[in-house]
Amino acid sequence: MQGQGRGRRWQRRGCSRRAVRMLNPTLLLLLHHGPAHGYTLLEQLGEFGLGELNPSVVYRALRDMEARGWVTSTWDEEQTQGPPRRVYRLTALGDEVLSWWTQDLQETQGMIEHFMSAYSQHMEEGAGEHH
Amino acid sequence: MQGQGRGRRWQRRGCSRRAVRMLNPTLLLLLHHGPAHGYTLLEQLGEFGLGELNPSVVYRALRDMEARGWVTSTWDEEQTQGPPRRVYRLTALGDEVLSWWTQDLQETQGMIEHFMSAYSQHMEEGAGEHH
DNA sequence: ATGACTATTGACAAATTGCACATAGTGTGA
DNA sequence: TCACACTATGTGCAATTTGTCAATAGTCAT
Repeated sequence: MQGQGRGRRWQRRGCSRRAVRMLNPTLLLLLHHGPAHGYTLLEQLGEFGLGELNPSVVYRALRDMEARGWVTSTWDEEQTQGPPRRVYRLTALGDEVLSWWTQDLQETQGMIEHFMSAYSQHMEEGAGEHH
Repeated sequence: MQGQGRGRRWQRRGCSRRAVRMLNPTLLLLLHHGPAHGYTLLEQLGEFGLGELNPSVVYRALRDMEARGWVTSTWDEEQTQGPPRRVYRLTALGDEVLSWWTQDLQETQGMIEHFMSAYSQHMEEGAGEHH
């Protein structure tokens, strides 16, 4: 007798959803630095506030990016402790996409700033003539 | 023979997805200013970069927020040109949620800043030793 | 050969989003 | 009074996205 299908969850998962939005641009950025294994990238994500992401999500993102031609992958010859690893490399297209994402994030930043300034303005003015 | 189910679309819909993320906080912010009709809110969203949203999406968001107790609605008595309109009002809970969202957006802003500084650092340093 | 750790993948349920259409009242001109 | 346009809101469903859990697979130490 109350919003069931939708809502409730996404207050809990809000952070995660934000993380997923940041995931692709961040992976591209890391790969812009140089080729890397999925597992390595997975560890580096922590710095960007994207720890806590389920590995499946990250590997899936990488494969999806490959399907779109933003990155390519090959199996690493050197063998380490464990099964073979993929090495991902940024493509020229991926490079373009990265700058596209950067612009997109800048726009987002602008929207948030607009929101924030409206918010603090409300707070300064009468804080309580509503509801 | 290529990422079908996933991807392709969300490059097109990226903006829209961002808009949907901003929708709830923005509606709460607008209602923080004072009670309003869905239709009115719909028009005000343009200022926040949320024009182009399908009305259904906005009305749905309002009803969802009501189901969670963030807002309440009553039918407006005054009759205008058209069917009766709902007036939405922020609740005390909605007020709390608004400040929660504000914090969340601030965190997001922090993440974007981190991303941006890493990006411009890469650009300054050697811009081409990769791929 | 058992267990622990490194790596990557698959499959499916649950949640979200887009979109097209449905409903409804009011005013206007023919 | 019928058709039409405009104001408001709501429903339903397909398509997409996300979360989760388990599967596969190799290496190393006991």
